[in-house]
Amino acid sequence: MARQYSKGARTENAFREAARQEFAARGYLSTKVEDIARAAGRSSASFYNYFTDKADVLTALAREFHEDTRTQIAVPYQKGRPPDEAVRMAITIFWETYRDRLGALSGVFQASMVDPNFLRSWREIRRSAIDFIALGIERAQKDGYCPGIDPRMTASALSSMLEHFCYVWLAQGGDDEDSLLDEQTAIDSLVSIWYHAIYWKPKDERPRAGRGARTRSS
Amino acid sequence: MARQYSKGARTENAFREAARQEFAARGYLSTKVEDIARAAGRSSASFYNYFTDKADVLTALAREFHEDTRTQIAVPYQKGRPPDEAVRMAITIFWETYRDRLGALSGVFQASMVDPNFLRSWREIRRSAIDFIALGIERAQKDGYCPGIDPRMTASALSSMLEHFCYVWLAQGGDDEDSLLDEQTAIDSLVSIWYHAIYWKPKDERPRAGRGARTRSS
Amino acid sequence: MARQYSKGARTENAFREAARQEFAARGYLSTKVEDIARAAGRSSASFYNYFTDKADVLTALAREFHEDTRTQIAVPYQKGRPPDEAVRMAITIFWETYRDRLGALSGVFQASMVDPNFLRSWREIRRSAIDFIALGIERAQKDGYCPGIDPRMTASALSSMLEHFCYVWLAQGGDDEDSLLDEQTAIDSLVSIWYHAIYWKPKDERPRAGRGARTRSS
Amino acid sequence: MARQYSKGARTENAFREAARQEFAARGYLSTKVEDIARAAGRSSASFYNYFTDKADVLTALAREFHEDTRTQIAVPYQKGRPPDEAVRMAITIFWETYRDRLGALSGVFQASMVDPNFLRSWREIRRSAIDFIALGIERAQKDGYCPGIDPRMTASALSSMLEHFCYVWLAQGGDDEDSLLDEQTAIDSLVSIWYHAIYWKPKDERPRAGRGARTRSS
DNA sequence: TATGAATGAGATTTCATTCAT
DNA sequence: GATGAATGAAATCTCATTCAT
Repeated sequence: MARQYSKGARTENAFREAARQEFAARGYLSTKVEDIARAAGRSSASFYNYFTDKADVLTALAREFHEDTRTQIAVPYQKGRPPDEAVRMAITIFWETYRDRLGALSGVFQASMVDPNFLRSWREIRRSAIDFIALGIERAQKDGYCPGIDPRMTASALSSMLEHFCYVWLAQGGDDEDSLLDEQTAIDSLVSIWYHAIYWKPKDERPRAGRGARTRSS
Repeated sequence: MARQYSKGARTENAFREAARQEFAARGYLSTKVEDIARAAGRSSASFYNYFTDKADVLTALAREFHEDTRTQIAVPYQKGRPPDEAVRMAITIFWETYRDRLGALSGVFQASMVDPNFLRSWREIRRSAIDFIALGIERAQKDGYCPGIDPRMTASALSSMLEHFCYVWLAQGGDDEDSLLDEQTAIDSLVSIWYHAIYWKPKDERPRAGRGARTRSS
Repeated sequence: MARQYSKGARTENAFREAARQEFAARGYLSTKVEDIARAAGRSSASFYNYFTDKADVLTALAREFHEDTRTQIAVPYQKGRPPDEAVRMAITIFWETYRDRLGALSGVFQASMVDPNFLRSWREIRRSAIDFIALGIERAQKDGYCPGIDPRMTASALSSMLEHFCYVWLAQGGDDEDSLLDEQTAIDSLVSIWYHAIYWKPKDERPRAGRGARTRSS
Repeated sequence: MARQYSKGARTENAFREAARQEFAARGYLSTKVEDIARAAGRSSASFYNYFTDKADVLTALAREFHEDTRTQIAVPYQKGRPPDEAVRMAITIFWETYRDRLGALSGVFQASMVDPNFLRSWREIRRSAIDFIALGIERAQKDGYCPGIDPRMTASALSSMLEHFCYVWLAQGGDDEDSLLDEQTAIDSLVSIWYHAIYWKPKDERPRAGRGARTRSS
């Protein structure tokens, strides 16, 4: 296997892999090019033969992420699956993706705080998630569920939940210094929220969600 | 107003205010002490007469935030308010707090990515939010709502949603480069999700939240 | 007593005293103007009403030292005292002076390492000590003691011993982290060296001090 | 010569050498990292590739000094040399060492005034000198010389003389602005003092060294 | 006089990035 | 391609000193 790649390709790969690891372990912002090089067992000068920047590897990881994910995400709703199962599948996929791509995702997220280019990049990533979620909501609405809610905004909120919950538990180590992660409970909680947030039908009057009074102050 | 404070107190305030603004505008990580000083119309040397660090102002802002918020947060659930109203109030308060304290909150959040001290600090802030949410869930469960869900995990997820949604829309400028913020819709969406995520009762079998299969891979 | 001095004079005195203490305690180089001011219970701005510099107070202390000492030092050899007693007296005086004037002396010494002006000042202080010692040697030589040695060079060496031994034990806390100072033994040792270094008469040939071969290398 | 060392090793050496020179010329305290770099013909950023600190180069110089000296110092007293010759040899060695290692020695000395770590370091250097001197005194005492004196205290005093005399003449440029150094006379003077301070035998009563009256005040 | 406050001028240090081999 | 080595450019922080009140 290693034989069919050129020396250069293997080195590039080593850097990519090292970046993934380092970004996941210490976060993109705290990772120095030097750290990546050390983890790759290469010199940091060599790094610049393959990438222009720390930002550049991250971009590569993000692209990689994109390509790998685009296909998966479509799956859940495809076949006439019952909605709760679909939700569970979608969330599980997301969770696992985040976990497996921790370096890329939390990296892009962190980078977006400092570098406007990555804000754009980050938004792209989000957008595909949001689009997907919004689509699900619109379908549900056609079936009479959750009438009146704004699909995109709701999708944005659910996406925020997903992303951040994953970030907190997978990248930041949880709510507490010593909190242990029970993946099953975590996913169950997300699923429950998500499912009930969408698959409800109005009984009579309430809830009046969507008719809030003006916010208090400017 | 200005007259009853000493010159020093006013300067400290100017720095604090400037920090708030700068943190909110360009983010904590991108803000240099020099930037704060310039925004405060003072020299950066002067800054160090009042704070030891960029981290130090942020800590001050965070403390300020804490003190101001602790009281407000208790309000919504106090009087026998109908749950949907309580939810709306709570979220509105959170939203407005985040908006008004953008510098402090997004600052602490960003700092937590790079500085372990702030990770602790950030968790504290989160914890009080989560505690509060979890309490609401437990109360609801006593009334027969949302049986079987894990209150803390669910609270953690809802809190993630709140925080991150606020961060995205208030600090990051929304989902899109040109997305305009409709605060009312934003809050409505949050309220709807939140409300339905908690105030549901099982009809028959489904949904089977809490009984998920094992996740696919390690 | 305090009444006959003007407010200003008392303040100046407070600074002077504070400087003495601080210089003695933490060394001239490590003392900040701020430290002096704090010790004097005054503001550091006020300091500059009385002195132009940290160097300036030190100069004042040095002058003070000079004036106070000039008289004392002449005493020992005045009356036809036996030499060993005279030596003991001289050394005791020096030791006590150093101890009591620690701030000024170690201060000037330290300052001389960084500021050429103080090198001059320090040399002046040394010179009077050396002159005095050299004089004693010349007298001894007239009485047939220690023929052939260079009085000024020898005086320079003895003065070095005195100064540095005092510095080590009084300012630096001794040879060891936990060395306790036995003042009597300290003085006895100095006296013995000094006395025997000068009050010897050649028996036959040896010692051939003063006729050393060339030093080994350049 | 230059060829058998790697570029890095040569650079490190250049810095070391430059530091030695600068410390010797302007004193450790007045030397900036920038100065060392300039003297080494390198950038100051480069300096930090080899040393963590200005203190770090000094430590390196001190270690170098230690290693080189430990061997030499034992020589003088080895073979049944007459004491005056041994004394002359020992002092000559010390003098030459100080002269050749001026940067390291005066550097550590100056640093010890400001940095507690170097005080420790300095004391170590002193200790080996003092140990060595004290040993000589004890031997002399076994031969009936200088009974009653405290070997370590006397050694401490003689060491002070040596160090400080060397410092004054080699680092500080002598007693006077324009004093010319006659190395031979300098060494002769030290030798004479040292020799007579130790190699004396009591005739009758006097001198009463070691029986001094209490010092005057606390 | 006294002082709270402000600041200019530096020194240290870090790191991404380049370059010669 | 690879890398040891070098560095420009920045940011942080400290302190002596000044100034307005």
